[in-house]
This record gives sequence, C-alpha cells and structure tokens, in this order.
Amino acid sequence: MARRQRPAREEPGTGQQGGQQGGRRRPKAKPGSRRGSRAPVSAAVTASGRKVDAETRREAILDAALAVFAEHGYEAARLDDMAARAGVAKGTLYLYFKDKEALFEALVRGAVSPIMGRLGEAAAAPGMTVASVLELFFAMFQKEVLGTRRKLVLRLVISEGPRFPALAEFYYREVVSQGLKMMRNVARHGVATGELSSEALARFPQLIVAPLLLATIWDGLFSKIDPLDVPGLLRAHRELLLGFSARSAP
Amino acid sequence: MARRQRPAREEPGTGQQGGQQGGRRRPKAKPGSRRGSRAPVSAAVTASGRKVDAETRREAILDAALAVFAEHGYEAARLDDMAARAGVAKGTLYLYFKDKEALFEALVRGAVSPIMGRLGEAAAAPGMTVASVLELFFAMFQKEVLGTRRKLVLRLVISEGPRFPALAEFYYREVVSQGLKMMRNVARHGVATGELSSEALARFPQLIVAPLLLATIWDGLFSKIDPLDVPGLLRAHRELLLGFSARSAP
DNA sequence: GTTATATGACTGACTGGTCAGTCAGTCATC
DNA sequence: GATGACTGACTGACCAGTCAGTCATATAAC
Repeated sequence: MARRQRPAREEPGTGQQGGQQGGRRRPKAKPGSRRGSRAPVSAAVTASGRKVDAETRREAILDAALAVFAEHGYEAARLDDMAARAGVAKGTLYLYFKDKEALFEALVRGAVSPIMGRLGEAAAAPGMTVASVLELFFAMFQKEVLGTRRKLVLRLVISEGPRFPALAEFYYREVVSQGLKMMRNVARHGVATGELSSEALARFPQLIVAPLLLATIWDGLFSKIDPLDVPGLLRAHRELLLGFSARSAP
Repeated sequence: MARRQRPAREEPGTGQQGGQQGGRRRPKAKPGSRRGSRAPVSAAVTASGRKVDAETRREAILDAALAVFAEHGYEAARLDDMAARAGVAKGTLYLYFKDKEALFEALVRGAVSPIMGRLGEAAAAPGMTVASVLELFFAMFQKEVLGTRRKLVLRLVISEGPRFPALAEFYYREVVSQGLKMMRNVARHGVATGELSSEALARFPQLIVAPLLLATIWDGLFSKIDPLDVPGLLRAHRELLLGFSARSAP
C-alpha cells in the first residue's frame, strides 16, 4: 500500500553538529532527556550566560524554516524538519511562533522590510537619470534577491500567496505598491526630461519589473535545463525600455 | 488541540446534481451501495449503451481535479474533493489514473498541447510583421489562457514545478522552448526587415512573454486588491517592443 | 566554596484528526 | 450467468500541536 510517500527528505539532525555538553543519559528517561540527540545552535555562551540568546535562536529557526518551506511548499513542509535543521526540538518552535502559519508569515515579513528602504533612497536621489535608476535597480535585484535566499521568499509569495490573502495583501502593500510608485515616478521624470519617448512605463511600471519576475521563476523551474543569462537579459531589457542602445555602465 | 485545520472547503457533492436513477437503498448495505449519494456526470446514455463513456468521465475528473488543485495546491488538494466534484467515488479516480501525481501530470499535459499548434501556424504565416504577430500572440494569450482555466494550469506549473522536475522539463520542452523559438524567429525577421531596431528581442525572446507571466501572477495574487488592465498593459508593452507608437488595432 | 532551591528554556513521546490508496462488494449491462 | 465499472468503508502512515518532564543556570543560604 503505497502511502503518502513524500519526495526526498534530508535526514534529520543535519544542523550544525557540535558541542554536546555531555548531559548524562539515563537508560530510559521517560520524556524529555535534555540535549537528547541534537546539537545546540552554537557553543558560544552569550553575555547573559545563556547558551544561545533568543534572537539568535529565532533567526536559526527562521533560517531553517525558509529552507524547508522553499523546498516543499507550505503545506508539505514539516515542522519536524525545521526543528531538526535549526537544531532544536519541535516544541521549541512553539516557544517562538504561535503556529506554522505565524512562522511562515514572520519569514516573509522579515525578508521584505530591509530591502524597500534602500531602494527608496536610490530612486529619490536628485539628478538621477532613468538609465541610472534602472541600472541600480536591476543590479540591486540581482544582488539582493536573486543572489540570496530572498528569491526563495519571493517564490513562496508567488506560489502560496493565492492561499494566503493576508500575505498577498501585506506583500502588495509593503513591496509591490511602493515599488511601482517609485518606478512610476522615475518614468514620469524620464518623460518630462525627454529621456523616455513614450508614456508606456509611466502608465504601466509593471513592465519594468516583469523580466525580474520572469528571471526569478525561470531560476526555480528551468535553471538546470537551460540557465538564463540574467545580466544579459536585463541589459537587453534596459535597451528596449530606453528605446535602443543604452549600453551604459556605472 | 487545534489540528491540521484546513482553509475553507467546498461542501462535498457540489458537482452537477441530478438524475439519481433511484437504485433501491437497503437500510445498511455493508460496502458499496451503488449510486449511494452521488449524481452521475450526465444522464445521457451514450451510443454504446454505457451511462457515461470513459472519455467523458475522464474529462469530468480532470476538470474537477483542476479546480481542486488550483484552489489548494498540489499537496493540500484532497482526492475526496475531486471525486465529489466529479460526481464519482474516490475509488473511481484510481480506475482512470494511477495516483494523485499521475492525475496532476495528466492535467497539465492535457491543457498544454492544443494551444501550441495554433500559435505555430500563426507565427509562420508569410508576410507577417512583428507587430501583427505580437498582436495575435497577445490576443491569443488573453483569450486562451487568461480567459480560461488554463491560467490555473500555468499557475500550478509555476507553483509546483520546482517540486516536479519531470513536469518542469515537460513544460519547458512542450511550451517554453517552442514558444521562445517562435518568438526568436519573429524577432530575427523583424531585425532583418528593419521593423525592429535592436537585437535585444532576438537574443532574449523571454522579454516578449515576461509581461504575460506578470499578468498571470498578478491575476492570482492581487486582482482583488488592485485589478490589472491587461489589454492596456499589453498595448504599452507592444509600444515599447516596437520602439514607440505602435497603436495598431486588428 | 559548597549545597539547596527556583526558574524557565527546552525536549520529544504522544494525541487525534487527516487523507492517499485499497478492495470486497454491488449492480447495470451484455 | 458473466463482466467490469463503480462504490465507499477501511487501513495505516502521517504530522501539527501539546504538555509533563528535564536540566543548565541563576540565586540564595550557609
């Protein structure tokens, strides 16, 4: 009877193995034998004397959770896996997050916030041309999203968003609408200065980011079959947006 | 003890209710009391005399499966739901498909094939300009994908593809690589005739389809918050691709 | 310095609801 | 009477969430 056989799983306990501080084991302790089979996140002792401070542990859990959610999707992600990866017991997850959903949302929220601010400054700098903003924006996306595990978060939002309306709304509010507003302002500026010959981008700033989305999805689906030359793609994209030959380098 | 509480479910038996052909019910038939609580897909009797022919039933199952997979994602989709929607018992699903995964793959394969052929003819017609091919291609995508449940299939591929390498490869082979090849040929043609002033599209035909992808994802995530004017988006996109003012109408 | 007690972070076996897949049984049709 | 499409109760793996129990550390008392 073939049963809910899941795709390949990592073996448990793949976290950082290490300084098991030899708590004596009794032959058959009923429940909870401390440090039973798991390594602490770090052997370093914090200033307060605790083995690992709460923030570090929280990060470790979020880190592990991202890996597992990204690999299996929300529903198929097992909390046991996350716990094992984070080097804690499952119960510990519940000391830090109310439930699976809260953990998932915390993950997305945490990955999003730090980026948007920096983008804002860049786009608002005076004397910026459209070409230079696009250059900067695309470089930033490659470095901070495609080049990091944040791309996994973006993919999770795309995949799981339809089933988490609250998440989609949060993402729209914090990322999409803000990003589009910036891009729209840049485009309007470009039209005003004559750098852009069409109002298309001012009306649909989505056209600026569409290839970034494509690159993210391609990376997840086809990169093994046919890797995408993302820098080349984005250069070509800038070329089209700016209406031919815009081969500027910073 | 809060347990795997799933998101809102449709009540079972939402399929086409109808002609229960009054098979007599015994008070407590042990197993399988035929036509227990479910409506047949159709009351029409086929030429061969069977209540419903195999192909029709297969379609009904695929139809129901698409709805359930699309709503809940692969893992969270319940075969019981699909069966209820299709108006059959769960066991019947296994007469038509080996298992959940085979059903999922059949779904995607079935939705994909009919489209590609037509696109091919359109792009190969002699005397076609880039502008007219794009016009046609975008219209076709709006009508045949965004306008139908095929968009759900596309979204499923995007969402579940990373966990189904075989599916991603199939989709790449049958759709992506073929579509890009066509687009690349069209772009090369455009460069040769002078209709396109840049080789960007010939190098990265992905740039042509990126906004279609964006539209599909937007529709799934944000359409309730901020609906996207897809025809406008694609008009603006054509404008940019063709290097300004391309406001043609068919 | 040593021992006793308190604290709370952490553990992991366990519970109970869930659901993919099975198969003995039913019945319309041949 | 035989065939085979169809049924649906059932099995057993599965896993989110719980909580009684453990122990490192801190603090107090001697």
